[in-house]
Amino acid sequence: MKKIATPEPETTTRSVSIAESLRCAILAGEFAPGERMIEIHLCERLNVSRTPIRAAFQALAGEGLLVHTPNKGYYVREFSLEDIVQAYEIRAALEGLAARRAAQMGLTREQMEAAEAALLAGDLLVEKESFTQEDRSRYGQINKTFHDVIHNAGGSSMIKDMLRISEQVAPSSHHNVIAFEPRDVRRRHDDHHRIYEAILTRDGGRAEILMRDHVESVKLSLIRTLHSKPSSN
Amino acid sequence: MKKIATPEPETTTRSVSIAESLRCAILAGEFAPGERMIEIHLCERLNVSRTPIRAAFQALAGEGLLVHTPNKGYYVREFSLEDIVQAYEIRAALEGLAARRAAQMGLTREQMEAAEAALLAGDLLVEKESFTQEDRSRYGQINKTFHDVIHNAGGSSMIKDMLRISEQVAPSSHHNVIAFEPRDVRRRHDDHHRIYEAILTRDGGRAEILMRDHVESVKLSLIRTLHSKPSSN
DNA sequence: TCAAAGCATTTTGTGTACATTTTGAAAAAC
DNA sequence: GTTTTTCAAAATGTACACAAAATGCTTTGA
Repeated sequence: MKKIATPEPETTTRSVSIAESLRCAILAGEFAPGERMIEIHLCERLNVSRTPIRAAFQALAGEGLLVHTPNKGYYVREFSLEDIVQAYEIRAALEGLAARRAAQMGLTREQMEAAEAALLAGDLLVEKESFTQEDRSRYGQINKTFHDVIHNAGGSSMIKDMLRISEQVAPSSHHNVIAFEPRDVRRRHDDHHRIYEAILTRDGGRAEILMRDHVESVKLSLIRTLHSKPSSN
Repeated sequence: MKKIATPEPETTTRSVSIAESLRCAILAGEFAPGERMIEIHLCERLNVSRTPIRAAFQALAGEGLLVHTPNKGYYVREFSLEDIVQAYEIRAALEGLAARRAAQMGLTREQMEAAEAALLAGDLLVEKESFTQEDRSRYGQINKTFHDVIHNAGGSSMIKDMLRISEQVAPSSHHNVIAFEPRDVRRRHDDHHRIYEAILTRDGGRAEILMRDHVESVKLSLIRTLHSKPSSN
């Protein structure tokens, strides 16, 4: 066996790649919540038989993006406002757990570098008076990097799996109206600094509390936004 | 056809019922962790074609009981000790969340009755000097009832889904050596009383803390047991 | 006009054949 | 004797055909 330079054989199947693109399409909103996913339609669009389509549907149902009813088929999962609020509560609990574990176990050199780079990039972005759409998506990236470092440091694969599911709830919904005002973003970025500090000082309890409140605050601002303009549905 | 008495059409498919029995079989330990699940073997055993078997495998993979590797097949998921410990931590976080929500939202009449029946049944059981195997399984039932009431009162379907997954980790593992000594059971049962009290008085914070510690204590006793006799694999 | 029944269409569920990949062991090379 | 290569058997991936169920529309009846 030579295969030294290729840790991954890169062998994938149609089912897997179809599942990937369908996931992206659903998260991008190309299918409406509650919409029925009809196998044959996708067969024609993707030029494959029903078999890999079904496999992809089943995989996505396992991730919670589709729901299956026997003899009726697969539907894009609908999330109620209540579902989204609860997803944030779950995230708060799980991310808090991951932060505590990250503090207890410590970060590797690479993880520290990645987190600090994300913090620095955020510092620069946050100084701006107002945000363009690009700034917002850039902040989303920075935010994701920071949280990912903590998940990898403190999260088991199980925590990461569950976080992935609960993170998919909000984006896949049309209720997704997160506050991106400079004031909110600055506050959340400041949270990141404090959380990182708590992790560096190995203060697991503080890291957990800060992270929980950090995620809960997004939930609260979501609720506030919806109360002020409930007709945005 | 009148079908007045059947609110559910009861229409299921082979895939679904195969998934159910496979789930039970895996949880009962009829398949070894890490074992490869070969489609054709089950086809012969169950007298169906590969198609519904594959569907069942994919469903169970979504639940986390099997893992899939493209072009290689499905394997019974192996849980390391670390996984089990983390599953308890996740459960602690999620059950704590459910308890807090149950306290905040309150219980229905039926939920109160079910919880109080479970508490009373536990009171009677706990008085015994020593436990038979039957007592233990009975306590397991009582325990499940109590927790289920709280999940239903405070948990969204998402919390319940995630709890179901994290609850499957320990039973499906051969590391499952939970302490069932009378002393441990009495303490855990006393926890239930306090948790219920906190929920009745609508003290969400206290309910959460108590529930978290309640679940964490099982984790700790697991760790303690394994340290005292680490050769049990 | 409206409701119910019947029927054709559509869609999902299952079986099966074939293609592709993996696997494991025998054979060959060193 | 050990390692590598080769190759057949086995297992998974995919396509397709048919069966069973659901859906929607037309027709029928009051």
